[in-house]
Amino acid sequence: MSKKTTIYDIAKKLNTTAATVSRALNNNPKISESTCKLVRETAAEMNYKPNKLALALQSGKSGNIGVIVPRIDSNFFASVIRGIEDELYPDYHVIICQTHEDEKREIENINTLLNAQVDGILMSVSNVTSENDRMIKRVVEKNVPLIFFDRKKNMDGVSSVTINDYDGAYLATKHLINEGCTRIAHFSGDRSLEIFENRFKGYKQALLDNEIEFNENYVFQTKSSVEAGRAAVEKLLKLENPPDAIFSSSDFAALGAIQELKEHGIKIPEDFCVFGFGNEPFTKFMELSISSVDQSPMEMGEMAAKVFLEQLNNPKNLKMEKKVVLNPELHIRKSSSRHSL
Amino acid sequence: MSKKTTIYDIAKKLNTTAATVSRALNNNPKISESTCKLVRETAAEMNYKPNKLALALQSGKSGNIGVIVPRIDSNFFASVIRGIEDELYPDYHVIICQTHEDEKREIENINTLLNAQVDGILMSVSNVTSENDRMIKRVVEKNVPLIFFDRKKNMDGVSSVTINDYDGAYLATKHLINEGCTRIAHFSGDRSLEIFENRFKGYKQALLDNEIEFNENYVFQTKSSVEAGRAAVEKLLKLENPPDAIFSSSDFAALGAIQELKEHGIKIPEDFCVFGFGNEPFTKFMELSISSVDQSPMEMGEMAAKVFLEQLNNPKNLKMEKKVVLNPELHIRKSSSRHSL
DNA sequence: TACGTTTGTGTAATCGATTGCGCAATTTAA
DNA sequence: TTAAATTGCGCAATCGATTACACAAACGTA
Repeated sequence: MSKKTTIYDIAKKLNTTAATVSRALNNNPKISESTCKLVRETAAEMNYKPNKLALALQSGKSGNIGVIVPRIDSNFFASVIRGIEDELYPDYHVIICQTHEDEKREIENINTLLNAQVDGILMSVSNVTSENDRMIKRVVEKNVPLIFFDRKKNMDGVSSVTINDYDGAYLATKHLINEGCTRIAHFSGDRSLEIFENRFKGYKQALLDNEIEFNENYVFQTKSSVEAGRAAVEKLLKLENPPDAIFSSSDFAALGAIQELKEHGIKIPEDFCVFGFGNEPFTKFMELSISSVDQSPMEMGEMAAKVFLEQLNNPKNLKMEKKVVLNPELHIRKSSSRHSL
Repeated sequence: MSKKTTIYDIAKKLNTTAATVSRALNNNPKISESTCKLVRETAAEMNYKPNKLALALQSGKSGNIGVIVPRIDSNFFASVIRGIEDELYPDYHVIICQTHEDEKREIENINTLLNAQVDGILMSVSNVTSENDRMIKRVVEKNVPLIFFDRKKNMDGVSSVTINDYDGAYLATKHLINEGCTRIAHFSGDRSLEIFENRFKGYKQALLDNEIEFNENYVFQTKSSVEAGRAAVEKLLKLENPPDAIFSSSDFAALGAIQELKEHGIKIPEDFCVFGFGNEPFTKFMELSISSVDQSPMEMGEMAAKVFLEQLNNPKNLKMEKKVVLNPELHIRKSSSRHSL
């Protein structure tokens, strides 16, 4: 069992001091070339690896950044994290925390990450309670770089990377209109979160811009699940004047909708068009592939990481606030293609 | 900007020393109750949080564990990681590393994690080169707990958590036989990796046990992709005596196979049955849902984490080697159900 | 009164690195 | 030959915690 080599071990072997070894290894110009070389060789021989913990304690930089997401086993967040990791490797390590959409857990996570002395926090917000707000503000006060991605919060001095949910929704709705749909329903998700509110607004505006009346009965705040989609469709079909299309803020709800519509014998896309959001892998795998708005998660992760790096190089007294908005991309598939593909 | 409070700050305020503060906070019985209480109150007032880096350096335990996976944006690995994180929270933090199936990156990752002084490494092996083997052995020599999950390697003193790939394959193949299939092909993946070799063996044995001749021409080492599945089917259909079923080691290849078969006008499951492996979310979403072997990724992650914890409590001189094998579970769906569901 | 215990705190070393300051030895300039 | 400047390296503090050891005060006991 090989004990770890430290600079002291090297110093002892060379009859010198740790200071010299440290300087030699760091290419300090005050050290003669001969000693420098000797130290480096001995270090290699003894298989010396610097102890990052010691370095971290000394410098105050841990080399870790924390990423807080609702959960990791969703294609979207996993891809974002991949983007972050790819961008930061090998300078920073990514520490993952999941909130499971639980406000307490979100607070705990922030706390633990701060204690662990992370050099920055990248998070997708789950909760909008004031307690969480306070906690998040503490991060900013401590001058720990904080960046929101996807689910952001409007907060002074905090940068964010999001996609243009409004545009995505607008374009998707517009597409449905172009396909000849006139009674377009919307599954909106929890609109207290900005992203869902923005999608709703984009949807609504697209209707208005095309002289289609907005109908409140067509809007449901569904959860992002197959079951929620099915349940909402059931209600929609009972309306006096049922819709002929759905723009869903969730691919899962869109899938549920399609399943339910089929069971009612409704033909897609001939009689009914469906558009999802998120571009989950399954949407393109279905025989009846589902149209969806892509959120470029990898790119989002990369951008978030880049913004973090920028923020690091920023003078501390200077508050930097950068809002990056990525363009969504429509993936038009069978579920909404009445014409040709 | 609130500077961080240290035990020295607390000591100064109370006109005592850091040692006393430290002891008081750690409930050391040698400290009088009055001082203890006073210290705790002051600590709370000053919003003291212990610096984990200092603790880590002192104790030699970082409180981080490294997880190395081929990639994180796959449902399987993301779910495993979720299991790990859930099990270890909040005692340990998970640091993610991706190899992208690249051997150099795998070596780098191990190195970085060791330098970062992680308290353990949980990995799913990508590569079988001797260079990687050597690196992995170094981890064991350093007495850093190492646990393989899913893709393991046979190595002395290393524990592992896997599923019984052999059984999974055997049962899936058996099921196809029960459905009346007699010419069963196999997409095997890279058989230099244990998991794929074991699946192949299970497949083969099931054939033999049921008096079906094993046909080498029916076996393809496909990649785990839709395209690979399609390509393999194309070749299979050109055979003199084409198969009437496929057991695929990859859900993605199975999906590709189904797509290709359909384009050839072959009816599933009537004329041809397909069984996948991995139980990716999309398999159950398809209209023609795909039968698949579930690998219980969450459970696998949890188990791996548990084994890690056990290993920690193990006396260092005692080599512990635990091999946990989870039972796979068949999810039988339309793609292989000729009878009823 | 004197001595041994117990109790509660302080001193200082330690974990493994970095770095300002000081001091020899050497080189350069006068 | 002597003073000044440069070069190369060692000493010791620092980052923020823990902990073995020492030691004084308070106590009990003979």
